[in-house]
This record gives sequence, C-alpha cells and structure tokens, in this order.
Amino acid sequence: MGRPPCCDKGGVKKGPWTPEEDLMLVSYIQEHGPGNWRAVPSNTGLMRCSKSCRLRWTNYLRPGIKRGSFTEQEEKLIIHLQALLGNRWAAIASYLPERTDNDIKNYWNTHLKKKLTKAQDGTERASNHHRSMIKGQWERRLQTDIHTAKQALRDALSLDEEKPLPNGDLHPNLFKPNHAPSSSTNNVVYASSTENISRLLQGWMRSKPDKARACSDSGSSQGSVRCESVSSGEEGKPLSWLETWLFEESTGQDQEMTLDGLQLPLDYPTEFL
DNA sequence: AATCCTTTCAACCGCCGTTCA
DNA sequence: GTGAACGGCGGTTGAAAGGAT
Repeated sequence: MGRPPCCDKGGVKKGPWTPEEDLMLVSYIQEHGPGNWRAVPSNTGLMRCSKSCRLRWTNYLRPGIKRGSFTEQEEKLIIHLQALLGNRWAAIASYLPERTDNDIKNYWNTHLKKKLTKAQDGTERASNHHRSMIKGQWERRLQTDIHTAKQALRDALSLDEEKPLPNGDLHPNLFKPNHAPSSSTNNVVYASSTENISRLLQGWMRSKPDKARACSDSGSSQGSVRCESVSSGEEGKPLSWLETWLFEESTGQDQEMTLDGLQLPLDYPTEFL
C-alpha cells in the first residue's frame, strides 16, 4: 500500500478544464511563474489538485505549444528517437520543444505504432531472413539505423540553428510565440483558445527568460536528455550527450561505427548499450 | 436518420526519484 | 539516516468526435 493519491481529498474537481479555470491558472502563473504546484489550488481557488494544474499547464496552456498534425520530419524524428531512447517520451519531447510528451506519446500510440507494425508485417511476410540474419548483418543494420537516427537529429538541430534566439536558448523554437506557424508546416493548426491564453503570457516570458526556460518548463530532473547536459565550451552553452555525440561526428570524424568500437561520450547512459 | 464502431486525445493514476526537515 | 512531501514520468482510461453501416 503506497501513499494515498494527492487528489484523494473530497471536493477535488476532475474532468475537462473549463476556459474559466484555464484563465485562473494562467493568471496565477503569469504572476508567480510555474512551479510550487502544491500552492496553486489554494492560492487560485481552483478545485483541482496540484498535479492536475501542472499537467494542464505543461500539456496545454504553456506558451509555444504547437497543436495539430505532425509534419513528416517530426514523424521521422520521433520514430528514430523512439528507436534510440525507447518510450522515454519526455526525453523525446525535449528534441521537439513545440510538442508535449503527452502529444508525442499519443501520436506514437495512435499513428506511428500502427504504421510501424504494418510495415514490419510486410517485411516479415516478404522474407524470413530477418530471423536467420547472422550477427554481422544484424550489427550492420543496427549501425545503419543509428546512423540514420543521428542524421535525422542533426538535420533537426541544424534547422533550429537557422532561427537563433538572442538569449541563446538551446532550442530556438522553445517558447516561440505561436502566432506565426512556420512556413514549412502548412498543416500546423494552433488551438485558438490556447493561443489566446498563450498570448497573455508572451510579455511575461520575455521578461522572465530564466523562469520560462525549459528543461521542459519546470526543470525535469530525470527523463529529459536535454537536462543531462555537459558543457561544450562554446560560450558555456550546454549540450546534451546526444548533441555532443552528433556534433563530434559531424566535425569530420566520421569514423566507421562498430558496436564494439562505438565512440560514445563519457556520459552516454549505459542503459542504451 | 439512427445506431454502432473506431479513433483521438485530454486527463487521470500510480510509481519513482529528489528534496528537505 | 529516515520518512514525508513534492514533482515528474509513462501507462492507461474514457468521453467526444467522426466514420461506417
């Protein structure tokens, strides 16, 4: 028997949030900043538990969230990152700063998993050599996958670099005002209610960049790859082990990768090996 | 037009790691 | 050193919307 859930108290409202509740939460965060979620319900008068408030903020109200269909590039990136990191949605989401981990998780479960299963079925039917693949072939295939994943990540990161932020944020898209969807993502739709509320916060985000900066908005301590950063030495700009790994390879040291001799950063999590 | 089935996604639940008294 | 409180994460659920019959 664990500790009782935080929302066990009576009188705690559940279910969909109303615009009025959203406004109450946003006004509070606008004034006090995200964090100290425990105090939010009592200070705002919201009949919601702290977890619910945090979730509503991080998954829906937080400025810079892109809603609507995923682009092909995002889709590919998610597939590659999932192959690399597994179901660590928060870590994956840190590479798609405009998407929430919940969104990515939902998209994976509803679209990508099916897509991949279908594709896998097709290839499995076509030939049985999948199973009888000798070790060397399997390794080569894995190497190719890793290489492809790294390439996709590099592409994504270099895209980000095209739009540098004055304050040197890791991901320039982070907290990008969402009034101007990128021209390359025509199918992007911003939820109007979220957008309206988010606009309320834009001034605040600009005036409190430190508070607003995210290792996810409130500073994830475990899941986020981005938070496990190492110093690159470039103006003190921190890089995650993954980014370091990518950039090291892209600086001309494209040595042949083998599983045995794979050159990984010192802080590469051993769980991925 | 009515009913049933499927899909989507916001929200909840329970667990885990971290922090702090 | 210990235990409670808190924040964060991933898995799961269920209501709503959309599509098929």
